[in-house]
Amino acid sequence: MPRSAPKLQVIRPARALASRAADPVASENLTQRIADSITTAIIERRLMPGTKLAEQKIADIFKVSRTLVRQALMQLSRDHLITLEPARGARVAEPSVDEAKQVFDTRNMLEAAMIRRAAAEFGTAQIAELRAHLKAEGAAVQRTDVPGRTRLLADFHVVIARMLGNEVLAQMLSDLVSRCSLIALMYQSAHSAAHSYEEHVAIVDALEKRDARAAVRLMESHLQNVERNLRLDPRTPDLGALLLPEGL
Amino acid sequence: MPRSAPKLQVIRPARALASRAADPVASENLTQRIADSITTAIIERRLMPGTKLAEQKIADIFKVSRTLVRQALMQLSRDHLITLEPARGARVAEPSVDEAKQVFDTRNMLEAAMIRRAAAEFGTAQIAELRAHLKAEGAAVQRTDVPGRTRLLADFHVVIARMLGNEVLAQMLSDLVSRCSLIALMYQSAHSAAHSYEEHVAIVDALEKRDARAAVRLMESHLQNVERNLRLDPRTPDLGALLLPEGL
DNA sequence: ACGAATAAAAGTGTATACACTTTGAGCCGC
DNA sequence: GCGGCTCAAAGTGTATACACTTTTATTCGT
Repeated sequence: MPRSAPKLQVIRPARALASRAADPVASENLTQRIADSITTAIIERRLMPGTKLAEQKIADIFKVSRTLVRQALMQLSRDHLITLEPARGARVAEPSVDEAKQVFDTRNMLEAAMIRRAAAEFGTAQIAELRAHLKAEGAAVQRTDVPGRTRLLADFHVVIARMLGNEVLAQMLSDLVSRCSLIALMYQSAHSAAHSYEEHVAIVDALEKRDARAAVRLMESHLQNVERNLRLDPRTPDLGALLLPEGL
Repeated sequence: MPRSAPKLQVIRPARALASRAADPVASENLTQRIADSITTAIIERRLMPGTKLAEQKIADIFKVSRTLVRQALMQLSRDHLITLEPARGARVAEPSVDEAKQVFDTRNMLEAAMIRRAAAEFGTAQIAELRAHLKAEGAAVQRTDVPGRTRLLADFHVVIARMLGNEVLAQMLSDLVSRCSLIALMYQSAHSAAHSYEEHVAIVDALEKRDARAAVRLMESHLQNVERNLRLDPRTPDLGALLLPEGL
């Protein structure tokens, strides 16, 4: 690129903040925008695990210098969505079975405690908010809006954390949930979105009845179901079947 | 700085990895080394909350370009040890009371679940390892090695996570524990290190007896004690006492 | 002498330059 | 032909340049 025209930094046009995080192009921060774009591309399966992410190519796409792309990539690497190897660059992460189990395990610990507290603390206002979220989930499932429902189903968990007023917890959970999405997509889940939706409804029902015990039980079995429906079995992979699919 | 001599990148001298994370100068990665140095400086109270961290000054100190310093600062900001304000630079974080409570709350959720699992899973080997850690803690407390004991007391919690074989959990906990150190140092804890040590011993005793119930109870009260000994009371600060200390 | 206006200094944000590393394609000896 | 060598192309790592912003110091009017 030839010397760019004098900088003329954009004055923030004071527009309304667009729908939080759903639209990657809405951010006013360039680095963040790049990171968000890549994140959603990964979550929505447009970038498959293992894909090389070359800095210059991304920079060209976004029409920025490598500097900003590097920043974005380092952020993503800390989110475990990509891996950075020194001098070898970035690739979309390929979480191992072991890592997957740890992520699910940790989620379980956090979310069981969280849902117990929610059962104790949530009033009608909170329940109403959750019902609204569930409605959106149900609609997305109905019209088979895959990216939308993926996001909504994941957000359900983060929303609960945020409603507890604990932003620290919400951020941690958000990290874990993103990683789960990547894992789910690597280990091709057969788990139907409809099933998850039903389970979310059951959880909110328990919260409404302030039945902490049931809520915890339902959340734990929900997470177990999601995990069980991944192909995480430690049995040695059936190489024969892998190398000679039925077509051959 | 004038054009530096041709690069001559250092070939890694294949030395033994120095004591993990204790020595900030031990890293072979420059960015990481800078981040570690700043981290320990914060934790050991050499850099007080609110201190400005100007990129060029740090760059001069480490004899590197701002590029690397910026990378380090961005990492630290994601660890919540510093805050980055656009165009205003970096400062050592000053966690609010609210944030402090959220951090403690989240720790509680994670660590209660963790210690319950440890009680179920740990065998004699793991207990022995914990005893060894406690011994080091006790020694550091004895000889009033403040930085050492701070690190060891914090590591206790992370070590348990790591011994469960859950690196994901260990990293999350490590983040939370670092933030707690910063919080403790802002809200001047009167809590004696000796007291924490005793509580750690009691927890390991419960683990050894495989008494999950007791272990959880002890861990929860331990965390509560640490938190209670901070000055986090939401009562309006006594401005009079603050502005007119006894000396005046 | 005080506060507002202003100019200089310090600092941050982004692009670019360039050394070094990895990758990969062609080439050579066998 | 085939494995290894060589060299160019692509890519990463770090330093630096420079526009823009914030902070600080100075000057001026009252």
